Amino acid sequence: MSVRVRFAPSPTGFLHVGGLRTALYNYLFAKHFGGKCILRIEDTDRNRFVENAADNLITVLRWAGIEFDESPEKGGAFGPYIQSERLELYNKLAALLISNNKAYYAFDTAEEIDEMRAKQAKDGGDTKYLRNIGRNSFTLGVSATDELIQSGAQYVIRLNVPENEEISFKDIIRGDVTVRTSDIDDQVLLKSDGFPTYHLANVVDDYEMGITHVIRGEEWLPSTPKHVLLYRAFGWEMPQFAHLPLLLNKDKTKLSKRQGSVAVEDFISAGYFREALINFVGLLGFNPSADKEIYSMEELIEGFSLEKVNKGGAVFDLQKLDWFQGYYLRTYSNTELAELLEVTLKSLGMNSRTQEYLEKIIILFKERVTFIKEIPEKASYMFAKPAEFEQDYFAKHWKENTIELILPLVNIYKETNEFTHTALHDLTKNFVENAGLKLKELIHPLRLMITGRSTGAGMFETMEVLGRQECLARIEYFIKMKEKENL
RNA sequence: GGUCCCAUCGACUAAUGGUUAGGUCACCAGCCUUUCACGCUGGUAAUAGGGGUUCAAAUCCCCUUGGGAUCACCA
Repeated sequence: MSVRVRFAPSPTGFLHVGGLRTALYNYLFAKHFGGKCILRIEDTDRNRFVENAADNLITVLRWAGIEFDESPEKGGAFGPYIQSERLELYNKLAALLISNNKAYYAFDTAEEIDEMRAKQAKDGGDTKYLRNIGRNSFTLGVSATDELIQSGAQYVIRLNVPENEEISFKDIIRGDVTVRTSDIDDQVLLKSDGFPTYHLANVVDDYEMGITHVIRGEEWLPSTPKHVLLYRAFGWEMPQFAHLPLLLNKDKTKLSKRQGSVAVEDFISAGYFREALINFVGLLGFNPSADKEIYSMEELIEGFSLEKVNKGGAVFDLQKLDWFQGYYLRTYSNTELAELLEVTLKSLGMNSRTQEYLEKIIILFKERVTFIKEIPEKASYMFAKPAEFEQDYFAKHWKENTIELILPLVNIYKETNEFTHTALHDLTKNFVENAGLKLKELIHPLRLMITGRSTGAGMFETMEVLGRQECLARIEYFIKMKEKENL
């Protein structure tokens, strides 16, 4: 049987990086085995529904390079792929469960249930729904139940969990997991608004959609026995389960918004590249080999195996993500990066330059930044005259006689035919040697006058890109200011 | 608290009974050098603790400790 997996988010907001990892692992697994990866929208909670969230999810996943074989957008033979469009199915199957005595009607109000649980909590025990105390078809009897329903009373359908059994299932990542039914609550399957709960809907859909492997986050592990019970109640064959380790905050709690960005959108707008995010997130849980860190999507697909996925949670550490980001930035072409730089400049309201000039800046800075957005700041002097001069740098490299030493060199710069970095380098080197100086004795003052700061690309490369006119103008300006004691 | 899950350097991971416990990020040092980076070389750093099983344990079993998840008419 060919592999069919699904990513089943609820459209309640932005896509979380943990969700991205789950989607990615489903995708990698499916593609590794030449199977299908399906997107199903689980919108059974009408209170938390967020408009456009589902479209946004698809857009973000597509940005990441994850395409689904079947989805609300694309359709497929097992649709609809939105749970709110499958209500009839859930209702029908819930009714089937009732008729088999695997589920029952319950009429308790929210207040009654709160009270029931509070009472138990006070005695220090479980806080379960008590089947023989609540108002339900067990305590009320068949005819009273029918009457209530006929009269239009609100009801839910609850799973009839068997008394004293052990429920075991095999998890591909964790091995056998066993839970006693006495620890399982009579879970609500169908809510009073006619919508199914997650438990019913996901089991029904996974079965109906022919899902072979349920790959989801570890937070679902404790409720999996309920799902096993449902498969049994329906008499359906179960898919295989694989519960992925959680993504963690620095303090090892489940990754959450409170401790930094977790929305994939935030990483996109921060300027991370898809290759970096996918490579990083992909390796949060396993590594196909012992001594390789850089993986393309294709290589991840090739090397993916659920059996290799770790059991323990993984801390989401931005330092390594940034390293990937810097690495991938350097793999982009200068042309591509220049285009990105132009977009960045525009968004900052800065005047752009010719593509040619931007590419030259990229060449100078691509090994000095992790993000394109750093360039307008780090290379500010490539866009405008330095607004200020670093005082420490000034103090360290500007000596009493610097002006006298450098003036003749400036004259040489004025007269040279070629204003290229190689020519500038040779000219300066000759000059320095004749004067009995060291190259760095003049390079630093030059850097100071022209860029205003202590760090940057190679000085002669920088001068070449800036051009003779601009360099000389900056030098003159600096000297004038110096004479006026304004520096 | 009940139940379940988990445990290799600070972080991500490799080693599925036999390795000087490997790699990457970060950190430190050196090289390169024209500053900052990039790059290169080297270094610090881990099997939570205790019992077993075995000729041999990071690996299998048990206990302890620690951490996490979950206990809704949310997913």
